[in-house]
Amino acid sequence: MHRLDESLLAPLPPFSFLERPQIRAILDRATSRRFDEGVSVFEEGAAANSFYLLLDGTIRVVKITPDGEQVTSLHIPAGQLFGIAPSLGRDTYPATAIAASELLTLCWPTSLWHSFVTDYPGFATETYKTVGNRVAEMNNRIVEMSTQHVEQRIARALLRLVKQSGKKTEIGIEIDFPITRQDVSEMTGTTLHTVSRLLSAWEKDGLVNSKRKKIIVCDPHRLVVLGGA
Amino acid sequence: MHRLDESLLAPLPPFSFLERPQIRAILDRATSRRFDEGVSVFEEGAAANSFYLLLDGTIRVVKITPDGEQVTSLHIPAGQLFGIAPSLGRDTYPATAIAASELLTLCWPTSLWHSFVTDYPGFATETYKTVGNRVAEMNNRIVEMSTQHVEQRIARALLRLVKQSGKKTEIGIEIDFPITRQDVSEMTGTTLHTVSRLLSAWEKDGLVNSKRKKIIVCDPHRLVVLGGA
DNA sequence: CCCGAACGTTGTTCTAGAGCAACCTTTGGC
DNA sequence: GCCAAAGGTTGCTCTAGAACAACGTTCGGG
Repeated sequence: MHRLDESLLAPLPPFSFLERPQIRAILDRATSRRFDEGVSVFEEGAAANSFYLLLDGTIRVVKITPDGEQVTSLHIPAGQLFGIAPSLGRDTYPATAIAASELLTLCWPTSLWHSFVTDYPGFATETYKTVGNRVAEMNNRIVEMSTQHVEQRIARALLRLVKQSGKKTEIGIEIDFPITRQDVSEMTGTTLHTVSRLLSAWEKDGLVNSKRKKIIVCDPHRLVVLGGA
Repeated sequence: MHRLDESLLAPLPPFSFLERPQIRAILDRATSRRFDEGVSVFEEGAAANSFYLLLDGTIRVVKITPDGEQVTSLHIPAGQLFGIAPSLGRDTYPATAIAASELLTLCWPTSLWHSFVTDYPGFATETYKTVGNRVAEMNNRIVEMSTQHVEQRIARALLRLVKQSGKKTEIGIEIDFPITRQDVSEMTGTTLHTVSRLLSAWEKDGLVNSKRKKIIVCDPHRLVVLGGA
């Protein structure tokens, strides 16, 4: 394992208040791990032995129902902590984390959580801000699912992804990881058929441009309107 | 304001690790407040100036959409903290808290939050466990809304309420606060009409017994089956 | 005791979107 | 270069449940 550079962590919120030696200490206790696309980092219900920092790639957080259906709760972009069950007093992961693209992560044993929180100023508060944002996002999901139609939910889902993991291209903003119709349907509680139809319609209208496993949003503004101003 | 007794707080999770003098200190800094049914304790988006402990009654946590629709995210039973926005680094309440019944609360200025966390062992961890449970509940809501039919969602919603705020009676377990069809529909993302129809049907089947603003679950087991084993 | 508002019921209509089905397209492994 | 698997499209049917509507019932305040 080669030595990681401090500049990797220094700009990230949970570590932004720390001095170089502290970051060094954190890095020295980290294990670096790679995951292939589609592989799961941990499974719902498993003992929460580690927590992670996502260095590169995107995580899809899913729940699997007793009858095998998948529901995507959240996407986590690079630069954020994940698998931080201990922060909410859980000793087991509440959901499964799947690599939406190839991943690069750092990983610490959960036993270190407590010392991170006490030893490193700002770590706890910044981490809880992240948790707060995720909770807020989940809350929005609930409101959307209760009040909005499929078209609006899908529009918003795409906008959220674009905002979080968008990459500028000439023709629009591209979602920066492979994503299928099925994936979108699992984010919005619909079927891949409905997503496919909508995306086709939007493509005809020049709103989006999508290929196999790729979605580019060309006209975010009109999509916002569709999502319900 | 009359002096509150330490035994009020001692058994509650966030305070269960504390000595009497510490609890005394906490109580001495608390303000006790009453709220009538239907009144809101705080509103979404307002500055989070206080955090609360619910001594008696039930809180309905709602979000209101731009076009005036209400969505209930959560119910909070007596004995729990609420309005704890600061725990997730927010300076504004993420939702509105409405008194589902007459309420009795204790209330502290948010400025004390930090000292509670640092001065009182177990306070932080126990509080975050509560947050964790609420997040888990929200997660379940999302999964339910994505995969289950209205009948199952309503069945589960009732079971959740009964588990959380149930009071035994001769004919079954009663939900311990006034609750209308409309309320149930706002919890499940449906209409009061659909809820009314279902409740009528269930009543005929002897599953529930409901009057105006009252719901008694007579056969929880069969309701579990309906909710999807 | 009366009246109006809040709450609840029930019937009918209508449609969004699921379900089913068939087929096309891309891709990567051998 | 072929072919099987994964992903995507599109048409048709059918139904859960929303929307609309009209009418009961309970309750609390003056």
